[in-house]
Amino acid sequence: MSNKKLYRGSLSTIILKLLGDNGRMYGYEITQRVKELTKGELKITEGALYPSLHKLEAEGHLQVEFEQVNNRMRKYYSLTEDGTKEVVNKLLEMEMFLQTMQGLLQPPLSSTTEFIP
Amino acid sequence: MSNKKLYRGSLSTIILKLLGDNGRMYGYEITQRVKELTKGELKITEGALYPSLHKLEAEGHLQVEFEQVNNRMRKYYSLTEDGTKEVVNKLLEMEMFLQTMQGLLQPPLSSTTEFIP
DNA sequence: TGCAATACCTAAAAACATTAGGTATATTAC
DNA sequence: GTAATATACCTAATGTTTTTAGGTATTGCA
Repeated sequence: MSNKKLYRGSLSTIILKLLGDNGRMYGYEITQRVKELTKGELKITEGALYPSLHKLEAEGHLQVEFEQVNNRMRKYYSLTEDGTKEVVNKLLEMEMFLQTMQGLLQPPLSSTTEFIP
Repeated sequence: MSNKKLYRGSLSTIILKLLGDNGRMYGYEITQRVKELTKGELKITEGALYPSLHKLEAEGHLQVEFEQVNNRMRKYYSLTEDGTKEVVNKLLEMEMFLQTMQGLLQPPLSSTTEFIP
């Protein structure tokens, strides 16, 4: 990911979610889709993406199909049965995290209870 | 942090925000406060906290005061002028991140536009 | 013809957290 | 009274994930 370092740890969740939504995707496609969806906010670097895909595959969450398109090879990834369960876990985990974070970082009471007539 | 690995990268933001809200805190206090505020969801480990505090201090965001309480030393941290600016940046960055993440991971259109009569 | 885009990949380094220790005092429980 | 828990600081080795910085090769556009 090129942007800030906050995205650390969330890459596999993003990959799994996208594959859950789209059925199957190839690596390069994932980088482009994320750029689109986040309006350029988040740019996944290939140095992070490919190792992450390989790890998810090794863990049994993803399966691979090769396809030749325009004389260029594409490696399509899709969720395994196990991967489908993993998406649910990861998304719940992420929701929990986002909530916890919002709770922690929202303005303190002293400033939210101010009365401005 | 004990929980999952999602918190990676957000520790310094949490520290700065807490110090912004509370004026000054010592390390151990920070771990306890975070545990309270997140109802046990997030447990900052000391192995993560202390190096992070030292780094923020080295970067000029925090300043230190020692105090002896009950025969035990406390190292109180507070924001420097520079640190006060940094809190704002970090919080904006984090808000951006949370929004981006929510946008990315919310249910896809195909499932939200379903019509159930 | 040369550069950007598409498409895959890896290895070294950096960043950050976990794990697992260490020191020391105070308080609570048995 | 003594052992465990809480308070309070710290570090070093390890592990995970990301960045940085390359590499290969084809296609399409200027």
